Amino acid sequence: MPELPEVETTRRGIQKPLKNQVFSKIHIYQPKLRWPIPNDLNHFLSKQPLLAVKRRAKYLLLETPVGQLIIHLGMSGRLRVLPTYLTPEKHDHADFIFANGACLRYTDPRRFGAILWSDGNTLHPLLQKLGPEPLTVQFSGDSLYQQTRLRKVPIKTFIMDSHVVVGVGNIYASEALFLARIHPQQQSHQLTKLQCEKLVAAIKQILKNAILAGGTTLKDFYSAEGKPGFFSLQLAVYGREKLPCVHCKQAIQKIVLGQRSTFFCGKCQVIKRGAK
DNA sequence: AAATATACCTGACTGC
DNA sequence: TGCAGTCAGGTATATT
Repeated sequence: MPELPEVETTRRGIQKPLKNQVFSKIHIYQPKLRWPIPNDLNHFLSKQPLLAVKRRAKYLLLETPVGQLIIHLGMSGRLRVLPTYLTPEKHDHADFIFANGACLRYTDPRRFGAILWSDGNTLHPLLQKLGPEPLTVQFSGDSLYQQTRLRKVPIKTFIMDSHVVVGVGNIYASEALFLARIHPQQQSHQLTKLQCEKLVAAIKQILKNAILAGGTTLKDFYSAEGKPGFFSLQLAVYGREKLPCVHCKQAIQKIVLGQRSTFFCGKCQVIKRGAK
């Protein structure tokens, strides 16, 4: 399930072989993703060079001189670079063929992902209301502290809100809160300044380490080169219900917050009341 | 307005 | 063996 590290891993895997290659032909096999794939992509992309592959939040942005192709992997999406075209299989929904013969293939069993087009004139609506990138200085303990004052939701729900900070999905939210020793149910407005600073540092560290490991492969994530991610070996709490905490040995607990599985150590992560 | 729930989708798994 | 039921999860959108 691609979170920011998986998307970043994918970005790097695509950029390397495809940068400056020229789009030739687009094949759409199944347009029904989260939103329909535009049927006029050939018109926009044909003969255009791929200038760069960028990323904003979990959106991949394939830049051309006339606009950008926006790709989101949803929950089960995957992009691969094939040296040459091969017959598509089940769940292969789109192929982007390049002039050198390479094929960028989009596969997505659950079809929660998206492939959209944005001309160069305006920022696409999906990208307009996003919070800061987690690995930039714009995301700081100070800014998080200010934002948490305004709302009263469990802190885990809060950091997974893309208006607050982008790229923190369900796995890394639990991991970051464990690293910062903050209880996932602590109300956002009750976090202390110090807790906010620890949490921001933890989120940055978790994401950086996960990117270094090539992402987390729980089941179905593979990079554009076909390699799994190895961060699952470093997961301290996610998926470890009833297993001993790596820090204190107490059994890890699983609860549901915002309809999402949440893992934490009840001994290491204790709710604190913030000074008002 | 903010908080919470729902919808979208399929594969893997569980229990009868 | 098969089938119904449950779960997983990103995020826009609907509902409370």
